[in-house]
Amino acid sequence: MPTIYDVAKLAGVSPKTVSRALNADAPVSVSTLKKVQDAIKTLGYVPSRAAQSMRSNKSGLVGLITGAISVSTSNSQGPAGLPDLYIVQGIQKAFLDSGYTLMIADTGNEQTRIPGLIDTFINHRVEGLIIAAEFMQRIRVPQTAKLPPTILVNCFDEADTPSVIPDDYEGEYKLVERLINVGHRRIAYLTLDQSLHATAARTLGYCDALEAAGIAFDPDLLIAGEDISVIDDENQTAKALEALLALPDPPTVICCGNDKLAMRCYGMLRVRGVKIPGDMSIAGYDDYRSISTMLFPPLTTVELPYFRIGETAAQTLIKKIRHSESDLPTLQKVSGSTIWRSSVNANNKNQNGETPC
Amino acid sequence: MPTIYDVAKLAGVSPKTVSRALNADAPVSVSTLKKVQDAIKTLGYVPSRAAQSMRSNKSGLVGLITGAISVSTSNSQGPAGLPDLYIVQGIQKAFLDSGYTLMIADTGNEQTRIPGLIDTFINHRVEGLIIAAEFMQRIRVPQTAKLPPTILVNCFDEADTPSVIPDDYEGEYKLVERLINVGHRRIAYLTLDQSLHATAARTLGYCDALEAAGIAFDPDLLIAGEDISVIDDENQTAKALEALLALPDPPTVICCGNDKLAMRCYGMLRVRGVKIPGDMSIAGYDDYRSISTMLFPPLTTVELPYFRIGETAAQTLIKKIRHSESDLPTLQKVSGSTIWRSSVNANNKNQNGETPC
DNA sequence: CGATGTCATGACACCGGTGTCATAAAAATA
DNA sequence: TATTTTTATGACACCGGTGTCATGACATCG
Repeated sequence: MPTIYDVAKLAGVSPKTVSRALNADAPVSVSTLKKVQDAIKTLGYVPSRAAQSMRSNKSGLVGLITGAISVSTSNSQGPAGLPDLYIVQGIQKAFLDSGYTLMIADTGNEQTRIPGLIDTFINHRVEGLIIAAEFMQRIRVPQTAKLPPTILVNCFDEADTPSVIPDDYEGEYKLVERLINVGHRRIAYLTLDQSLHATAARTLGYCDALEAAGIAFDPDLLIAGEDISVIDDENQTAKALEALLALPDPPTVICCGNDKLAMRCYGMLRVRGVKIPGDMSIAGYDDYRSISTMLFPPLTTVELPYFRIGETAAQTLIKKIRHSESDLPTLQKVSGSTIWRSSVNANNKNQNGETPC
Repeated sequence: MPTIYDVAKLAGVSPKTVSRALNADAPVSVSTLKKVQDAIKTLGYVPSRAAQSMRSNKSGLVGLITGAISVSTSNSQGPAGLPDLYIVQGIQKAFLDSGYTLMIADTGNEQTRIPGLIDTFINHRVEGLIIAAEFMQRIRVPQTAKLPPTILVNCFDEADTPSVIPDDYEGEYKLVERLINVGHRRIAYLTLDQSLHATAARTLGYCDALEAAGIAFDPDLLIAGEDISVIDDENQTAKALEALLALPDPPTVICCGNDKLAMRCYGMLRVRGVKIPGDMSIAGYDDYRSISTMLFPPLTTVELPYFRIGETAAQTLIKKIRHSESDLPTLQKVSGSTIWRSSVNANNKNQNGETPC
C-alpha cells in the first residue's frame, strides 16, 4: 500500500505538500497540484485513516449496536416483516453522505454482548454511538468506560442518555380521535402485555382521546389481550374478546395493542361469524405491513415510524459530534401517522361520520 | 481518552512494559502485571486501534458491501421476507468471535456507489472485503486500487475473484429426482426470466435429473413463466400455465422458477378450479418463507441456503486473511435442501411412490 | 531601492502504540 | 567464585499522516 512519502517522492515534493494538495488547507501552485494528482493516480494512493486518526483524534467512525439483523429471522414464527430493520435503514441513509462510516454490530439478541461490543467500538475510537433496541424498553448503558456521544433508539435509560422513541401516546390518541370522528362511541382497547412500555403510553392515549371527546371511560372496554406470563397466551385473547362481545352494550370497534394481536382477532372473530368491518371494526398498531396489508380486509393501524426514528437519531448524533452540543433534548418522540384502511367502518348509528378516505 | 503513557506513568513502568502486559508477548513479573492491570482499570484505558494499526499494518476491520439492508423494504410490493438478510447474518455470525470487526456499507441499491464505498474501506485499511449481491448475477469489481483479499457472495465476476454462490443446478436436480421417486413422470418446468443466471442452472438440473432417470425430455414441458422484457408479465405466466394444461398429456407436477412464481400459479390454478395438490402438484424454489409456509397448502420448495453461504464466505475470507492462502477455490457452491411440504402429491398412476415425509 | 507582506514549500516533531536492541539483575552452570 | 544464561525492563525508533514554524522567492509599497 503506497504512502504519502511514495507520492511525495514520485511528485518530487515534500510529504507535507502532498498533504496540502489533498486537503486544500493551504495554497498549492497549480503545477505542483497537477504533479501530485498524477502521482496519486499512478500509485493508486489512498490515505490511511489510522494515521490521520492519530493526529486528528478523529476516526470518522460511528458505531451502531442493534439486534435488528439477527432478530428478523430468529423468530421464525409468524410472518417475517422486520420493522426493526427500518431503523437501521434510516440510520444508514442519514450517514450516507455525512463523511462518517457506520460500523454495525449485531447483538445476536444477547444483551450480554453489548459491553464487549462497546469496548470494540471504543477500541476503534468511534466518534459516536447508537444503541437501538428491538422494541421500546428501558436499558442500562454500561458506564465502565468514557463513552463517546451516545444516542438511544427505541429505548431509554435512567441516566437520561438522549434517546429517540416512537410517540405511542400520540399515535393511539390520533387513532381514537379519528374513530370518534367517524361516529364510534363504544371503543374497546385490547392491550398488549402490561410489562411493555408501549402498553402504558398507548392506553393513556386511548383514555385521553375519549376524555377529550367527552366520552366517559368504561372499564369494561379496556381489557388485556395478551399476558406473557400465561402459558396459553392465545386463550387470553379469546377470553378477552368473548368478554367484549358478551357485554350488554358491546363495542363497535376494537383497538388492538398491535397488528399481530389484531390478526389474532381477525381469526377468532371469523370463527364466531362476526364480520369485519360489518359487525365489528378493528384497528391495530405498528403498520407491520406483512400483516396489515395482507389481511382481509386490510387493517387500519398506526404507523410505527421506525425509518424516521433512525434518521432522526442519526442526524441528532451527527449534530452532537460536529458541534459537541451538550444541550440536546433528552427525549425526542417521533409520531406516526394513522393508516386508514378498510377494517374500520364509519358508525352511523350515532351520527353522520366522515367518509373514510 | 487515556493513553498507554498515562497507564505507564500511573503504574510506574515504561510504556513498553504496559504493552507487554497487555499482549503477553514477553514475560512480565507478577507484581508488575498487577500494577499495570490496576492502572488500566483506574483509568478505563482502552488501546487505540489506530495506533496499533500503524505499526502492525492490521486494522482488524473487514468490509461488507451489500444491498440487503435497503433492498428489503424498497420493494414494498409482495410480501416482505428478506432472504438476502440471511447472508448478512451468516457473515455476522462467522465474524462474531473472530477478532475482526465488520463494517457494513449498504449500497442503497445503487451500484454506482460501490467504488466510493470500496475507497472508504481502503481508507480504513480493511483486511478483507465481501461483496454480496441481492441475487445471483455477474458483477464487475472495480480494479482501480489494489484491493484487500476479496470474496464475492451470490455473484461472480470475470476476473475469477473467489466467490460463494448457491448451487442452483444441484438444488433443482435433487428436487426433480425426488419428484420422480414419488412417481411423477410428466414434470413441467416453468422458468424465470432467461436473463437470470439462476434460470440456466436450474433448468440444466431439471434436464439432467430427467435424463438420469431415463425420462425423455419433452420441450412442451419447459416453458417461460416470466419475461421481464414484457410489460404484462403476469399474462406471460397465465399463458404458460394455459399451454401446459392444454397439452394432450398434461404434467402432474409443475416446478416453478421460484416461490413467487409458484404463488402466482396457486392463484391462477385456483381460479381455474384446479386443486393443489389433488389435480396438480406444485413446487417452487428459494423457500422464501413468508410465501412457502403461508400458502395453502404449504409449498414444496428448495432452500436457498443464504445463511450458510454468508457463513462459508466469511470463514473462507478469514482463512485467506490469516494464512494468506492464495490457493482458494475460485467458486464455492453451497447446495440447499429440498423442503418437502404438502403441495406435492405422490403420483401413484405409474408406481408406488414413497410417502412424503 | 530597501522594507514589508504574501505565497509556496520544506523541516521537524508529534499522535499512541510496538518491534528491536540494550542492559541490569537474578538464576543456572562450570 | 567466575561465567554464562535467563528474566524483566527500558530506551529509542518507526508506522503515516498533519500542525507548527521557518525560509526563500516574488510582489507591493513608501
